[in-house]
Parts: sequence; C-alpha cells; structure tokens
Amino acid sequence: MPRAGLTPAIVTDAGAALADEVGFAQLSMGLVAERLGVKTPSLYKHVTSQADLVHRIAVQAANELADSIRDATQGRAGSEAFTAGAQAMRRYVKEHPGRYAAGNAASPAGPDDPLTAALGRVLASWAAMLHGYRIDPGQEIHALRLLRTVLHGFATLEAANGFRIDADVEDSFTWLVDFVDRGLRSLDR
Amino acid sequence: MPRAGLTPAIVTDAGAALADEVGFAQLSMGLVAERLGVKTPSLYKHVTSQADLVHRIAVQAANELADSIRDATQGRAGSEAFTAGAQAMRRYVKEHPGRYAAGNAASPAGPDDPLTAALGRVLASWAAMLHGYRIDPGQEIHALRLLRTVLHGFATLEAANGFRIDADVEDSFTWLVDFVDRGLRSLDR
DNA sequence: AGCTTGAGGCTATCGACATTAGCCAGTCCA
DNA sequence: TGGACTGGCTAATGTCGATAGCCTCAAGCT
Repeated sequence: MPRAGLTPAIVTDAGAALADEVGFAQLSMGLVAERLGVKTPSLYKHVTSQADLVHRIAVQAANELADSIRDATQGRAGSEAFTAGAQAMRRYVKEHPGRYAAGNAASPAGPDDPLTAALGRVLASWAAMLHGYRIDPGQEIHALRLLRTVLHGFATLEAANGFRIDADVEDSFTWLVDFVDRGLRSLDR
Repeated sequence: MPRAGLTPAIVTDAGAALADEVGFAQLSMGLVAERLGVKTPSLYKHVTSQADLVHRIAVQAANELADSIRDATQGRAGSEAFTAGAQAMRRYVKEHPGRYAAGNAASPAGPDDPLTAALGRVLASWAAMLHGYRIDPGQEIHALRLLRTVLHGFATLEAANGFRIDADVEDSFTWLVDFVDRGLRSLDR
C-alpha cells in the first residue's frame, strides 16, 4: 500500500475545505479521511482528535481572517479603514463559513496556544479599523466590542440564513456599516 | 412497571432545562431520559427525533423571549423601550443560554410551523422596541436588522465567553445600547 | 367485575461516529 | 543492506440516535 504522505497541515487544509463545503456541523473524521483517500484511523497519526482538528482549523481561520482585514485596511484610516475592514470580514465569513464556525467553536488553551496568538492578530486587526477615529481611551474597549458584536452578529445571522426577507441584505450591511461609522465619528467631541 | 405519565410538553420542558444546565451542545436524548426517570427509547413515544425535540425547545424559547421583551417594553417608547427591551433580551439569553442556542439551531419548516409564529412574535417584539423613533419607512428594515445584529451578536459572544477581558461587560453593554440609541435618534432629521 | 384495546413503558438491536490497539510495509539513514 | 521508525491498515470498543417488537398498565365498555 502506497503512502499518502499526509501531514497535520494537509489534514487541516482538507478539514477546513470540507467544513466550508458541507458545513461545520457535518464535518466528520470519516469525511476528511475519504477526501484524502485514506481510512479514518490514519488521521490520528497526524491529529490527536477531532477537537484537535477543529482547533487547528480555528487557528488557520483566525490567521486568514486577520490577514484579510489587514490587507483591506492597509493604508487607510477612519471611515475608510472601517468600511473596508467590515467588508473584508463579511466576505471572508461568506466564503469560508465552515472555517469561521470552527473558529467560534474552539477556545484557546493558554498563552502558548497558537490560537491565542491568532486571535490576538484578529483583535489587532479590529483595533486597526478604529484608527483614525479619535476615541476617548476609556471608551476604546467598548468601541472594540461594538465592532466585534456588529460584525460577528451580522456574519452569523447571514450564515444561518437569518435574514428571511433576503431582499437587500447587501443594502442592510452597508447601511449598518454607515450607521456605526457615523456613531463612531460623533464620539469625537 | 409504573407509567411515568410523560407528554411532549414535559419532555420539551426537561430538554429545555437540561440545555440551559449542561449547554446545548451536550444535550442528548439519554440525558433527557435520565432526567425523567425513563429509558431513552421511551422518549420517542412523545417526540419523533432529537431534531423534533430541539424544534420544540426552539418554539418555547422564542415565545418566552418574545414575552420577556413585550413585558419589558410595555408602556414605553423610544429610548426607554429600546433600552428596556435590550436588557430583557440579554437577561433572557444569560439565564437560558441553552434554549436560546436551540432557537438558533432550529429553522421553521413552513407557514404552519408553530416556530414560524413564535419567531414572528419575536420579530414583532423587536419592532416594538423601535416605536417612538421616527424612522424613515424605507430604513425600518435596516434598523430592525441592526437591532437583531447587535442583540444577537452581543448575546452569543457573551454566552461563548467571547469577551476575554471580562472586566466590565456590563458597562460595555450599556455603552453599546446607548450608542445605538443615539444613532437611532439621529436618524430623525 | 371481567374483557378489550391502545398507549406507553422496556429490551434488543442497528448504524454512524470517534477513538484505540496492534499489525505490517515503506522509507530513510547508517 | 539492514534495521528502525513512521504512517498506513484492519479490528474492535464505546457512545449515541433511532427502530422493532414485546408486554403491561389503565380506561372504557358490557
């Protein structure tokens, strides 16, 4: 029997791709194995458990998301950075709903956990979206949480098909981004 | 062997209570059966499947949530109604995280599905929170989605322990509610 | 009261999964 | 070339949702 030449990274990639395709809830070790042309138990030579696999997918997702936002906000500030960052995050979740769900399902296990670092990068990306708004330092934490709340809330609702009327979700998003932007700008005085 | 005297409603109640206690993800038919002093297969005389149970819990949760918000906004309008409704929703999710998660996991199966009616009641409760803000009719749908996004986003992040710093989540919530309230008021001109 | 009947328990069993144990061949390095 | 480790595999276990089929309790009729 020829070797498949798997590595933890390859298994993680397959898992991430499958999560996006079939939905995070349907992700199973058997499916990943099938995708890789291997029997289920073989995966355990590269990944210690399904939870471990999800954890790895979460790390990858957090890094990718952070990159997306960073790229989008590159060289911008204030309203422009915020708008671009928000669009980038929404697009990422839309294109990779399974990965994003995995990111929410995992939680970091300590300061050395790579997930901790990855989530820190995401947080930094969000913080970067607020650069240029002159926000009172005492309110920064709240503004950051507002950002998370809004972006996460919209993304998950949309991913769960939560907007029934589905007519103009696009419009709603830009309206929402504009709403938050105006609010953030009005904080400055 | 004495009869346990179960009904679909009793099974649903037990499931809802357990979901809140052990977390929606840990909810299992075996756990529900144990709680009711019965063997697992017996549950299937009252509920057709685990999905059916979740669906029933979702209906109950939606109705309870709608009631909570209705009670809180009773006789109020504008900022007061919004603030009270937002607090009520947050409290409900905090006290019944499992039920709320079940509500998000289920989706209505048609116009006759009781879940459709229950979700409609929730939607109406949210809409009532906006009464008193003079919002351009063309923007009402967006404002409603803003509300859902913010309340759902905050509730799920908090339930998932998403706010790491956890210092002053309370403060963040009132700040966020105030932020949205000011934005909504400023729409009127 | 006894009989009938159906609803609501139960045991046994199946199938899908995650996971572990233990075997065996491929590959790589001395 | 010959180990020895690595990464596949088969087999087996345990958990969980779900189904089949049995058996008894209890309500209602005669």
